[in-house]
Amino acid sequence: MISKKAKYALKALKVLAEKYAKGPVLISEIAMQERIPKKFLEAILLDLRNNGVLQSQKGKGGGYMLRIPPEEVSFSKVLRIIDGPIAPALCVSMFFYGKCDDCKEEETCSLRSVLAKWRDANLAVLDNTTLADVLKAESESRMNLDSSSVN
Amino acid sequence: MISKKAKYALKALKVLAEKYAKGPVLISEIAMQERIPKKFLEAILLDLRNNGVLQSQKGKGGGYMLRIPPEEVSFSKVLRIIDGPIAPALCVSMFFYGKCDDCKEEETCSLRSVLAKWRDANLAVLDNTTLADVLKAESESRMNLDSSSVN
DNA sequence: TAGCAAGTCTATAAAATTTGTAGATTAAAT
DNA sequence: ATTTAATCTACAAATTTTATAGACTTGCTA
Repeated sequence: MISKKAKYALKALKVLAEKYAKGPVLISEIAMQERIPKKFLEAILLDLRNNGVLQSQKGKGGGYMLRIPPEEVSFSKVLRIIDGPIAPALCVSMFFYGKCDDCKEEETCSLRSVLAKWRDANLAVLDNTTLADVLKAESESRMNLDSSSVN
Repeated sequence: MISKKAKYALKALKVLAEKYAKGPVLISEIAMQERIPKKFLEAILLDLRNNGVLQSQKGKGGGYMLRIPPEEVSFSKVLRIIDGPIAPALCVSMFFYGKCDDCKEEETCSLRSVLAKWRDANLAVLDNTTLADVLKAESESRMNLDSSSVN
């Protein structure tokens, strides 16, 4: 399970992806539209900005916008920023590696090699899922709505 | 990331898988061997027992043992018992389904369909990874040790 | 049947993490 | 100058995770 924070982040990013290259969007606007506590969202967006995903502009006419195109914002990138490690355990994490305090010898840990396989499978999905996929799903679900309203 | 509890559970199950059909193993023995707080482990094993994975025997000569063969104890089964939902969000969980309180219409949630794909990929791995795979990894790592000690 | 061995149950609590709030501050635009 | 909107600091409530203590039950064996 991802955290609420991560879910909020992905939803906010979806909104910003829809408006990519169309000027800044207000925090309050995103908060309202996606039912996210505004102050909480502030911290999330700031975090994404400090990690190169978003760009911000203060003052009137300001707001937040994507710094990179939607197809380059992978779920793995977002989740690492918001939730930390993606791997099932620190001992098999690529970005947040750390020793498990309960393990003796890491090299021969049979659990570890299985966890590593799991991590790889997971990463294959998350590296290749981006905001562009969310937008595509969005437009597809709208198409379904349209056609069903015709029948 | 899985919880420590889940990691403890998997490690304990590995020990029990090694002794499958060879009589009961003491909680204290597993706790010592895997460096798991004994009282904590007790609760974990009890949980696994109450969910049909383990079998227990009280009194002298007692202990815990697998109720089903290692190749039938999938990671998905264990993780559901110990950590709950495997899906990235409740709204796409198969065993723990629940509505996301922050979502409006679930049917057209573009995030949801992407999360569902993620869940499927994840489940494909976890359903097909069992204690037997851990045992196999164990014996393979021992083989590597043997051959390296020859050189 | 006494006594020991081992799992079971209930209650609690410390620690860590997650989620959320409040208010002052800084930067940009007009 | 004033207004707008993001930024920073601090805190706090709520929840989850991790762990401990001790009494209780069951089964074995002498």
